[in-house]
Amino acid sequence: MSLSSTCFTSQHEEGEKKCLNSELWHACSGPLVSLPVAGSRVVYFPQGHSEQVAASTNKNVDADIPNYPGLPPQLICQLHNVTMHADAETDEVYAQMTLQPLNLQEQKDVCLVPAELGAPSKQPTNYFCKTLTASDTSTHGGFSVPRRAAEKVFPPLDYSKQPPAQELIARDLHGNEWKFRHIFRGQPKRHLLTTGWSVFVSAKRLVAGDSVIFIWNDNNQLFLGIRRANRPQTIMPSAVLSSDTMHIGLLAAAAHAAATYSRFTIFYNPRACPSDFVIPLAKYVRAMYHTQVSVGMRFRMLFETEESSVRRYMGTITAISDFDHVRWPNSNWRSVKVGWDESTAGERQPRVSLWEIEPLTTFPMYQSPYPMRLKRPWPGLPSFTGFKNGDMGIN
Amino acid sequence: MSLSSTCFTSQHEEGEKKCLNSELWHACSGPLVSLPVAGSRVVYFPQGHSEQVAASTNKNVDADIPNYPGLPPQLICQLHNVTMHADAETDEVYAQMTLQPLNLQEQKDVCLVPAELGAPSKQPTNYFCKTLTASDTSTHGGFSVPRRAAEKVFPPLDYSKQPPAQELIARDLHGNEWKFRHIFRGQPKRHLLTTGWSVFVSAKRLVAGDSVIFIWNDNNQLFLGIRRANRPQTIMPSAVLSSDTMHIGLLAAAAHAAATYSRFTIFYNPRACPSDFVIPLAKYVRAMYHTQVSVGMRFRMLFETEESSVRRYMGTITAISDFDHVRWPNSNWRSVKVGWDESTAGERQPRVSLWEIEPLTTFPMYQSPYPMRLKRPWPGLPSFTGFKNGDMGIN
DNA sequence: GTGTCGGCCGTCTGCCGACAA
DNA sequence: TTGTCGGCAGACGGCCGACAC
Repeated sequence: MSLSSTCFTSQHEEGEKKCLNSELWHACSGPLVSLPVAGSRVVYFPQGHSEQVAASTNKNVDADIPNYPGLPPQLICQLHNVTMHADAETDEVYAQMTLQPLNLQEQKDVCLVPAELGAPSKQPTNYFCKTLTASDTSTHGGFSVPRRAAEKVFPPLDYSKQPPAQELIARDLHGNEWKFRHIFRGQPKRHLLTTGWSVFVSAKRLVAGDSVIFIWNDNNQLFLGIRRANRPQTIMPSAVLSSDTMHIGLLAAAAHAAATYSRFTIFYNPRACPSDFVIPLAKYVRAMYHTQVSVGMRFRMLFETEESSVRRYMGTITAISDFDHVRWPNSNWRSVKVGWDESTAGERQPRVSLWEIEPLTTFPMYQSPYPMRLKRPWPGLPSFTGFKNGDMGIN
Repeated sequence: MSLSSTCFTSQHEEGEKKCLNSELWHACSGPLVSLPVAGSRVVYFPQGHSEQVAASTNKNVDADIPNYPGLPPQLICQLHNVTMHADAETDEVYAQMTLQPLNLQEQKDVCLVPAELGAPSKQPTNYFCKTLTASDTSTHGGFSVPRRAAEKVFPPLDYSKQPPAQELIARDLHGNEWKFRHIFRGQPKRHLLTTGWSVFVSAKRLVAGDSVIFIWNDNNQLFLGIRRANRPQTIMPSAVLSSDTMHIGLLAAAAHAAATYSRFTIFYNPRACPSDFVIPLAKYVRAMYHTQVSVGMRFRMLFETEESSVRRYMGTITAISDFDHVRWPNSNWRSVKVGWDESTAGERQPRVSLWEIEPLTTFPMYQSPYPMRLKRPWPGLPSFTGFKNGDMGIN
């Protein structure tokens, strides 16, 4: 089952029905985001969820937030439902997930479940992403389409006409139609979107630095998405709940669900979030129990570029320790302290989680008699003797 | 100490400093809203807070929300801090309050504390509120100022000039300046705001049906606020937390604060909120223990009119019972079921709280041997023998 | 190959009194 | 008294190629 080909029905909170294009959602989310598959088992990290709330409210976690001693740093959950959404006002993409913590018996049965690594995020093939210039967003003119992009994703123009032009119709995440006049003119010749463009810019409140994405899918449909630049303080604090109360809320909701093995609902905001906090169980198990890491080991990690593609950065593991040993002792969230080869002044986080990195096993490894943290039994799971290399079908 | 004359410093979440005009805040909040005074004692109703969250997220409380058995339906709190705020995007007014539940000893001492009824909301005297017409918001023209309003709140024009005109400078809730050309012209003559008006309309995204408020204060300063019409679904669900999680959050935050007698922070949104959920302790005590009500009794209650003034509606008490006897047994929140004389099809709520109404004691009362609910001791408070009519300085 | 500009035309903004509700 | 309209003048939107980086 692949999410990418599915058309989701979203009920969200008001009961409206919306058919959201999955390719477009993923294009807006970025190349590194992949959603776990509904029906699979995942690991949920309240600590990471807390980071998302902190990022969304521009507020660090205070010392006032109570601990939830009964709440483990990670919950193994059944993922019942995943739906993709986009904020009606801002087009911000997010996903809603319904999770249910496994009870003790189900946790024991985990070792019998076949691997569920989740389909990798299917990035669309025929698409382009352009960061808007001052001229693109000015009222004075239209949108200058990069030549290769226009030739790749737009329907071919009839070059026998002078000038060659056509009408493009593209749908956004909400299914709204946007019409543009696509023309090839000027000296030297270039592709431009003229009529209709400024309506789109003002409706979406785009400014120079934001990006637009055009997708030509396999059904010969044109889609259109936006990705706003990381403007500081774009998301203001809600006037509904204090950020402290929100933190308490997510912790209490998770603790309640964990205690009663009942369902709870979370929102995952890939653009606001520093790291995924709901990851496939198989990915977690592979990283934690089938990967040998130690201090001094070198690794690679994927990052998104400004042009919405990926590149790898190299680094070295400098320590393995709790990120927050007061609130979240023995948590595997961001337990790996790293140094980066290219020191672009703190641009990349100094702490990562084990499942985010690729250790370079081609290099001779340091002596490491034990797989990392095997001494620490998984909370709530009696043992992991059922796991051996290859048992989960992962290599 | 009156809030109305104080200039509050708001730290909110980002540490920005903002000086918010209290008169303007109250004018935007409406004539019925009065904030309790910082330093006084108040009663906080999680049930009412829950209603605000439900109204803000357009979602009713689900059956999934766990009960917090340790959380009483009302908390007597010390109010440490009250600050007025306005949403930077929408100008929506709200207040932030820091509450601290009283410990047992402090609750016993309550009867020794002098009355704190809170200064009544000081509505500005020199102000007007106009609901915008289609012409007012159209790009075709300016703003037509009602004659009496212009003569009352705007500085007088020099009628010797032809036409009489002046420049007005008004500040909004954020302290931003807006300049308008105020001119008296036309046949017949009328007051108009021309140049500058359309910039304001588009910046605030005003539409016909919204209202504007102009205030001329005692320091000869002009202020300007807006009150949006109650458009359905204006507030969309947040993409940060599910409404269930928010509900759990406010309950858990209150329960934690009540258990540890520690401070917690809430946001009060007077426009979103059906009823105040933080009320002065003295007002609560007077209503609960010094007012005799019974089924069949007639009462009056204040409501806001469309023109931002107040009027009284009359009604009859039809029952006294728990609003939600499963989740909030023995709660005084909306415990009075009423019928309204003017049946404008469910416009007014069928349930109110005792402190919201004025029983008509001038009418002969029904036989009622006991003050309402005196049989129910106040949770956490051993007795109320210290209270007698007049002891609190209330009449 | 593409970002920005000057030129130019057409539409819409926005100020006015007329008129009617 | 005030909401809406037609008339009109000027500002700005928006399409074009020139030009430079």
